[in-house]
Amino acid sequence: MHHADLIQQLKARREVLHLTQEALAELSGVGLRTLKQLESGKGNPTLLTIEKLADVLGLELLLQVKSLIPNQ
Amino acid sequence: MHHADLIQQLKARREVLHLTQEALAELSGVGLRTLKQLESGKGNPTLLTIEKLADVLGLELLLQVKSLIPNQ
DNA sequence: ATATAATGTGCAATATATTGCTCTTTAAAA
DNA sequence: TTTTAAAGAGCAATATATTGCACATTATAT
Repeated sequence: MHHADLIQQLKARREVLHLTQEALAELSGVGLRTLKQLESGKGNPTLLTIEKLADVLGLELLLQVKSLIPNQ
Repeated sequence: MHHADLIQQLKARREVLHLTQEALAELSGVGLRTLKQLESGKGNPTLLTIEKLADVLGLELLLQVKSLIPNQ
């Protein structure tokens, strides 16, 4: 998964949960400025930042062996 | 998955593939100093750094909905 | 159309991730 | 045991992630 996609997935999840950026920032402890930047496609977040967000969103990071069979 | 575990998983994978830190650093484009730090449990890598490493190791990052049923 | 809420951005300060260099420590091989 | 390879760590420079503040833009609601 490309890292831009991963961030888009976080954004999509936030929206499904009807959370505003402000609410997610508060809940996760990530600065609102940081979240705005990320979701607007800028920056290269640290693992910690991603985890703080994912945690509140009920998501977790996994490392998976890349499939040899590309997704269609 | 806790982020320390994620890094340990990368390390384990590197070892399975019989790659030295030096070789992985070269192949991935991540600085050797950075890799050493990470594997020795220090630091908070960026998503880009993780992806560079995972890519060479044949791994990919995923976000998964956290299961309600804890693993036994 | 207007008011309000939500999101995006320029600027600047601070914290810290990344990096190379050098040296030390540890593990493996001869 | 001695040699060599691999991994870990101190130092310092540079790049950049994070953050708050103020303001702009966009979307939503009245």
